[in-house]
Amino acid sequence: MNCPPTKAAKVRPPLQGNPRRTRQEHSQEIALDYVELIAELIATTGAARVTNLARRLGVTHVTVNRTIQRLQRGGLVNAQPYRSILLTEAGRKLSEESRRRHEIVVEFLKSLGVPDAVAHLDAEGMEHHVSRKTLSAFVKHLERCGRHQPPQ
Amino acid sequence: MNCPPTKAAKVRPPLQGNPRRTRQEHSQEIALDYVELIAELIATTGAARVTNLARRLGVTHVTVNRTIQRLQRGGLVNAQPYRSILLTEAGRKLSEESRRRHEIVVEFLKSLGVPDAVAHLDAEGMEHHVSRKTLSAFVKHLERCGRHQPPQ
DNA sequence: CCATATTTGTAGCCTGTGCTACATTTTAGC
DNA sequence: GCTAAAATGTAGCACAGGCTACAAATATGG
Ligand SMILES: [Mn+2]
Ligand SMILES: [Mn+2]
Ligand SMILES: [Mn+2]
Ligand SMILES: [Mn+2]
Repeated sequence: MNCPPTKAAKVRPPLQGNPRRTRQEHSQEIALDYVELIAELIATTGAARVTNLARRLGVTHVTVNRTIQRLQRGGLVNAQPYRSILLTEAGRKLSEESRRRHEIVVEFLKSLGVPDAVAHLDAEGMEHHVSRKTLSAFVKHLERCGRHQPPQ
Repeated sequence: MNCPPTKAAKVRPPLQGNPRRTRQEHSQEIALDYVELIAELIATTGAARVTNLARRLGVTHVTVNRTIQRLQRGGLVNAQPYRSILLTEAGRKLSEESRRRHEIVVEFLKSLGVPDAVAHLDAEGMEHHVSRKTLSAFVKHLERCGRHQPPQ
């Protein structure tokens, strides 16, 4: 017992809540894209398989596996080996918020005259940085312009 | 000579252009924030010191150091130990593009009625996902609304 | 049913972004 | 000029997100 710390492990306070800032934000962006896509795959094809996710996300199935493990630790998905991935209640909720935000951003960009393809591409990234207030400004603008009923 | 590969190093083709997709994008976002801030610090205070960057970015000076090393490898900055960080020509160019994009996004959000503080926060993230086409749609909208002359 | 194709899982590597601890260099004050 | 404070650098750790190679399980076609 009483293993001597291997040198640099010193004191190291418990790292209160993950690395901060950008790193965490980026990790969260990826989580949202996953739950959103899982929900979509389940809705349209009945199942969310690792291979499908990988193809759609443009990464290998290995990357998907590791991310799914992380999402499971975070309580967003429920996965068993060789089975379709399921969303937890929290995951479902998050996916719906994400989807709504995503659609609003896309419609908003289109209403500005941005071509559809570009709107979809840009929305994929922008959606993660649009706060509640900005989102409602987008909705208000859509209403003013009478373009497409804002989703929800 | 002829060191035997340590086991898993096998063939490993040269990995054509870095890990792909999101990871790279995120890394690029951070690079843009750095060059933008370096330019701003030089413009307003005459120098970009590690400690200033750290404070402004909300990270430790260690993180800043490592990132600066990466930017130097990438040819965006020119840094010598214990000296203010300088931008290369490429870095300056990039910082100007970033700054312009940043300002347009902020003005655009404000023109929608988003409160200043929120506009700045959201722009900090959104700016990295606004394509050329979307940016010009923002500019066009600003012109239509006659709000502030669009930067540049 | 069984052989083969496909899908999924796992081991182990790299890089980037974060950190603490500690060493070194510069800068400021006296 | 010299000491103390501040700034900068470095070692080494954690973890997320990439990957290739290979192993195991599941699906599919005959
Ligand atoms: Mn997205
Ligand atoms: Mn982003
Ligand atoms: Mn930014
Ligand atoms: Mn910016």
